[in-house]
Amino acid sequence: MLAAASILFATRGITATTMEDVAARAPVSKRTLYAHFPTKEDLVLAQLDYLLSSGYTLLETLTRTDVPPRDRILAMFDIQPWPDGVVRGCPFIDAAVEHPDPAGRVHAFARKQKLVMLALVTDLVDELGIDAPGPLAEQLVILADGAASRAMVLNDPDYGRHAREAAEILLDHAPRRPDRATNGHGLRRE
Amino acid sequence: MLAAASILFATRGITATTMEDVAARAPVSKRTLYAHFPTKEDLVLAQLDYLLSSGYTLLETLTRTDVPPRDRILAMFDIQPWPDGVVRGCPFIDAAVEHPDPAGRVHAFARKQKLVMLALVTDLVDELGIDAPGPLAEQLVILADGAASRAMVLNDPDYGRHAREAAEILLDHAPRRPDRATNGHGLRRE
DNA sequence: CCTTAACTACACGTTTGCGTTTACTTGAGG
DNA sequence: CCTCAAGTAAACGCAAACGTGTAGTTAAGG
Repeated sequence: MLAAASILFATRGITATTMEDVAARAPVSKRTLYAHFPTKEDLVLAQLDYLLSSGYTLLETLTRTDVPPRDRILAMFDIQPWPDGVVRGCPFIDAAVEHPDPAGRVHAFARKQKLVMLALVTDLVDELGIDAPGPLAEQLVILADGAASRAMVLNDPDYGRHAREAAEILLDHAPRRPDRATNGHGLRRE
Repeated sequence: MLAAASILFATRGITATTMEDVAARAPVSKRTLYAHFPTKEDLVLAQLDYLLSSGYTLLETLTRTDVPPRDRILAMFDIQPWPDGVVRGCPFIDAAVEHPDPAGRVHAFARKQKLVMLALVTDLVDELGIDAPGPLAEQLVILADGAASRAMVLNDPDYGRHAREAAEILLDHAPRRPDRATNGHGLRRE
């Protein structure tokens, strides 16, 4: 059900997708759908939560410990089109666009997620021994979100490349603190 | 009418705004509204076009000739909240999110506008004497769109600052061609 | 076999929103 | 004064979409 909702929300937009659509795609009866999710808003929230635990988002990319921090950061810029070939932007930004009220539950969820991601990137940047991790992390997530948005509008999955190059420049030019405890991970390029 | 539509689309979202809402806000009778815009999609398109000629978008910022190119580029990162204090993202990206079909008129309009902006920025970057203006221009517009998106989600009008600083770093570190014809404008920082 | 939980199919009530119809009003200009 | 263009107001048709009600079906487990 959540998988079906994800696909439909991503390809048609949230508002343009009806509960009947989701039920038909699940496939499941409408009654069952409503048994699990009392309102559409509940479904939207559950689906966003589901995305986080399904490997489709950057959350997994950023937290896997078998990859050096720098590579995890740069992995944010690998934009993948959906199986049908259409490129969609960040689902949280999209959800926020379709639920513009900052006080609404959906927008609040998206906001929270953006802050979580920022915190993760900040930690990674810090691990790289960069002096002021906060501002650089902000710049990196701005690049990631911008690349996702533009890739969606222009329908060009290859769009992350420029953003990735910008990220590398920013990483390379950020002042580092005198290299105490940089624990050998991902400090130098290539 | 278009001004009313702009405000409503921006604050409530396009799909969530009804034709009745627009008519009431204009204020104008619903019949008159439909006399000017046969369908809602026509209104959306006309409104996007209206935004371009009303100083609310970056188009004007990028094309004014009384400001040096570098400052025009950096002016992209001055994100302004709407009069009601709510920060909305780029209206073209928002429209594309709410009309995800890449073949649809609205999405196509947004895409075209993004390409126009990119071309403008490319010209400006070129004027600065930068060697490969294309990639840098892409990076700059990615930063601008990312900043707008995040400012919207986080409802923080001050969000352009980090993006602007990143843009300055990228501009300063871009290789320049041996300075033929740099016509004295905005080449050095500050 | 019986109970129980979950699901299905399908019809329904209600609201909403697009776009139209109809009848009426206003105002500019010869 | 008459015409004509444009707007107003309010009701309407119609389809879609949210969410519910009802009755029947499956399947697990003792």
